[in-house]
Amino acid sequence: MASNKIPDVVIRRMVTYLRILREIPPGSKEYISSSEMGEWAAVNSAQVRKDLALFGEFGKQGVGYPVQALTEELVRILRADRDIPVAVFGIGELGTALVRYLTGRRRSDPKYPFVISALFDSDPAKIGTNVEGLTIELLESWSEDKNRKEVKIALITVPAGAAQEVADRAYRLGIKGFLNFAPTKLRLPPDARVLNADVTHQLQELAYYL
Amino acid sequence: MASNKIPDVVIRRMVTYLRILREIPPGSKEYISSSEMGEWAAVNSAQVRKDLALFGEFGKQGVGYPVQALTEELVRILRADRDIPVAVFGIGELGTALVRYLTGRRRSDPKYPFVISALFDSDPAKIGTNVEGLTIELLESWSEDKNRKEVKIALITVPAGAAQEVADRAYRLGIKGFLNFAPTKLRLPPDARVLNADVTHQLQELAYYL
DNA sequence: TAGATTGTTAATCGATTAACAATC
DNA sequence: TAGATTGTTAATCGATTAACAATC
Repeated sequence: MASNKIPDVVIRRMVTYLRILREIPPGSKEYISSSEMGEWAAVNSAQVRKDLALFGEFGKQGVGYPVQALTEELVRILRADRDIPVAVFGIGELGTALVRYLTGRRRSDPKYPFVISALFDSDPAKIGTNVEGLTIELLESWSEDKNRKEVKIALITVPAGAAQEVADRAYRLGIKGFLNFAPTKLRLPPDARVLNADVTHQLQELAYYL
Repeated sequence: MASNKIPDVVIRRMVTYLRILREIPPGSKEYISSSEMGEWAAVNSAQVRKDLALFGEFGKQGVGYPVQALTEELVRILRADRDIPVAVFGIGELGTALVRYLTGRRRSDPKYPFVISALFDSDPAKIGTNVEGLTIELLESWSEDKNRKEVKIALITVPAGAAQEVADRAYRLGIKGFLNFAPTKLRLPPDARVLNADVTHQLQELAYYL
């Protein structure tokens, strides 16, 4: 089991496998083969088997993987079975939209694990106002005592110039997972996990292929 | 030059190199070494040299890479020197935010290459209304004659269930680059380029490491 | 049993890093 | 020139794919 050092790329595919399993109409099929999963995920069937085998033996020879049981395993492995509090830093256009989108997802599906639990901004005009029932706070006012160490993931939606400072601060308060929408490479200690979601960067990648 | 088959991962790094070069205060330094660029991009210096060498010989031994000239080369290679029209499919919470964000970027920096040029939705109540001066249209009303083949990139911000159909339609109208925010794997012909930007997927990846 | 598919080992492929001659 | 850094080849590393015995 998860004997450490699972490559990042495997985790990314595991999330895809879980999504695929969840798209199967309940009760429609008891087993799914590695080749069928591979087809949906656009990866080789050996890849699927090897990825899953990193975490345990979930399949049955000659039959495939039990949909229900495998789904539960992946949910457990990927921590999709518990609420995960998320703080949003920078409540501008994009930050607001993400808050609305994520609270909406959660509202329509109580099993959706990500819960927006705090909003931060540096604009005095915004402090104290509400988005989706959450009050926007000044980052500086966030202290460890206020039972906030439970926040696990930061959405960084501040301007590029402020991103590093905000991330440093969030890290010091115990956050280890960062989804960074700002066009900056965040420099954080090795136990922090940063995923880049900078739209301009992605558009520029696409532009190369035109 | 670009003798085809440059790995995707190299293009991603090239975009990062360009961002780094642009962050250098103009006139502050004439040359930059591969190790300095590597430090900022968090990659090995040999990697930087090898990546750049795929496109030409831009450096000077013993000195480094000329900041100004290299910037211009990367701008050219990555097509950041021309306007690139983008259409947004699905003008909900997230779609609206992206339209506002991108038009704002463009307004404050006329050299920002991405121009939102069309908005589509399927909700009759939205058709004809305006976002940032652009009128929301019904996807079905989009035909090739209307001088729209120029649109190069699609932002897919429709719900998961509609994403594939919308992408198929966009592809048939000539769009080859897709930035997909819907939680679905798009299946498109091999000459299409799809980048995934599904926030839930990314959050779930981060959750594994908690 | 016969057919199918897993789990895993071996082979291949590709990407990263080290090393160094060329040269500014 | 002496020192530094490129461009590139060779070595390493890691990830993907093929192949197949085990077995349901």
